[in-house]
Amino acid sequence: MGSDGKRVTIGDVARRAKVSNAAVSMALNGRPGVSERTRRRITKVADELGWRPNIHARAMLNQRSYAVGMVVGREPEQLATDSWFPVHIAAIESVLEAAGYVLVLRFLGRDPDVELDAYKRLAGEGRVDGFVIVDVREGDPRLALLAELGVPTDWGVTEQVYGSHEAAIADAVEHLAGLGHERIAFVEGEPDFLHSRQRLGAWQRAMAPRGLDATRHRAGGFTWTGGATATRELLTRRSRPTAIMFASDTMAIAGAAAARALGLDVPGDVSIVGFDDVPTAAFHHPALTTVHQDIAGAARFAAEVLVASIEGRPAQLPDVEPARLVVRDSTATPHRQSRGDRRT
Amino acid sequence: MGSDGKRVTIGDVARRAKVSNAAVSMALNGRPGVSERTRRRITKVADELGWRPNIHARAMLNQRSYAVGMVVGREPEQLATDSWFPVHIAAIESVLEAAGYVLVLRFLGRDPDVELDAYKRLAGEGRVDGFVIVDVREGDPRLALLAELGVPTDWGVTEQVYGSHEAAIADAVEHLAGLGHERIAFVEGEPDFLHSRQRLGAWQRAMAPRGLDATRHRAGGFTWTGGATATRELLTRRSRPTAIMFASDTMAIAGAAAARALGLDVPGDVSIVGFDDVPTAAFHHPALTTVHQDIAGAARFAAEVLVASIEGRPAQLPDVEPARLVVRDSTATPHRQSRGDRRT
DNA sequence: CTGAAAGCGCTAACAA
DNA sequence: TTGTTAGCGCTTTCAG
Repeated sequence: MGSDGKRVTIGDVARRAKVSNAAVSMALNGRPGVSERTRRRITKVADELGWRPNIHARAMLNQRSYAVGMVVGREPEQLATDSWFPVHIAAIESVLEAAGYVLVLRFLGRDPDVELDAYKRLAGEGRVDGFVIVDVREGDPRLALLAELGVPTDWGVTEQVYGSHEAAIADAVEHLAGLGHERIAFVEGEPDFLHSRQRLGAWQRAMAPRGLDATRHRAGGFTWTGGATATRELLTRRSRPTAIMFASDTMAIAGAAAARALGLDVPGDVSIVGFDDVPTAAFHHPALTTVHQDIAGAARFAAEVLVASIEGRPAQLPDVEPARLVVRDSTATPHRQSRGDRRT
Repeated sequence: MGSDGKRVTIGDVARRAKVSNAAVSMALNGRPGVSERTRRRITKVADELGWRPNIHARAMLNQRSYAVGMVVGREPEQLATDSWFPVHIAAIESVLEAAGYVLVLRFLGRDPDVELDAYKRLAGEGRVDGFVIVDVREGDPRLALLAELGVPTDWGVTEQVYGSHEAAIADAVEHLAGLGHERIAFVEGEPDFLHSRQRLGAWQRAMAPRGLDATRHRAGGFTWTGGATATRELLTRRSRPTAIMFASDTMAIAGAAAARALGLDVPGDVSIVGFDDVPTAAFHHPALTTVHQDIAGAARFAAEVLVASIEGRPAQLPDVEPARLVVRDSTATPHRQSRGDRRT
């Protein structure tokens, strides 16, 4: 059957079906110009031969490659401990797949020049029709570049979708304050990343009006070790916080481990609040109180905006769950706060 | 500068430099036929205009798309808790990047028909020149398909590289036996996956010659919950194992948590051995004894084999560290084995 | 309803 | 050394 190594072209199908190339093209693209009978015959022959339209020929004609690029400028370690990435990609893919696009992935370190060059190449070679943007930074140089290149992106969409984070983070502060916590700290991720700043900002904006001190914060870089280090620093200061909120579950879980290593009980001595609600959050001990966010939904939203923008049609926006606080067992009344320092 | 939305073609460069299209092509591809002086002029003009060769035009000529496909047929959850994926991709990418290829990623669920169709499409459309294979299964239908399609792959390379797992797993069994363990269980991953079978097989082959019973094993599906469930089942049997080996760190960490939830101490009541040595393995409490494997090295190896095969040149094989047992704190002498069952 | 021809951007052969 | 031409596979005119 079909292709034993050699490429099947439209000419092969035409010859076998005894029609012209144009007839095959029309028949298989569902345009008028061929009778229903011949269309069926052509379709049958094409199937037998296993013919598929060559994407490059099509791309040259339509000036479109039916591919979307994603350039990831994080170190692999930063992704390795973060379950956001596969969920995000899988969701993006489901939208692209349905729309007939593929994902071209480029993975590089954190060198901004290399990163910008990757965008230029992918777009300049005509390899992709648009970009999915991740990890938007403060004053991000990609914004200007992509605007200049005139390539569609989902720029700003994520921020828009993640608007509900503000309220959920305020809920978390409210939850802790309601339990009686007064010294609440925050471990942010990567200060450069806009979404990290937003979470820190949301925390600060929630703390101030309640008369709570919003100066206890540290950067944890969204990594396991960064989260543990930041936690250790916060917990060994003179006026130790009784609760710590984190900009990611990864850091929160590492932080809980770090607290226990200092001889502190979670949540007895220190309450922990994560962010993301990763699949394992509920299974850790104690089960993690965290902010659930709809990563897949947000990714589908972004992908749909991008594809619609490429095709110049209105977007069919999918629902995205707003972020919400999920209270589990890692937060409690700070009943041991009067104790000296170590337990055991 | 350069491209303000419009596409720059070779003709634009030729016109501006007052030479023919062919001259530009020769100049920029470093072939003879143009004087050094005009070559420099052409290069300068091309840079000014921001010209890049259109990949599709090039692809049609060379019958090559300079892209490699990777079809992932796992559920996102299975990847979300597994840090193997980003490390693998990042390493593949580094090799492809250097060779001038890009990665086309397709992410689907576990429907074999959908999966095979994805390969057919990607190859049939000429979208990719070869495939990176992941998660080879017993009697994998992709083998026949890809052979028939005649598309280069890295089939079998991973198994070859991972050959050293056998010895490392034997070392782990030896380590446990040396500590005095006699009832050693194994939690495998996905029985379908060849690499999962290999690990189980290696364990069985290591147990038998030492006169140890190799019937205590369960499938954990490489997931957090699967690992926890399998562990619970093993630990609530009448003759409870004093040590459990896992086919992945994810399952091992979940298993340790499950053991603690049953009131058992790790490693006091049960020793735990993981597999992978994920970045967080050392930071868990207790730090995980595990088999370290060089995921990035193996991925680079596979990518290089694939690219060399596409280009019909001998491969420049990179070094791959053999797998090795890393002893940390989750394994110990089974000193509490005489105790009844629960601790307080 | 069907066939022939042009052209997307590029490169490899030519001829000048 | 340079310019011209053909053609990769496909779709879209325009004649037939």
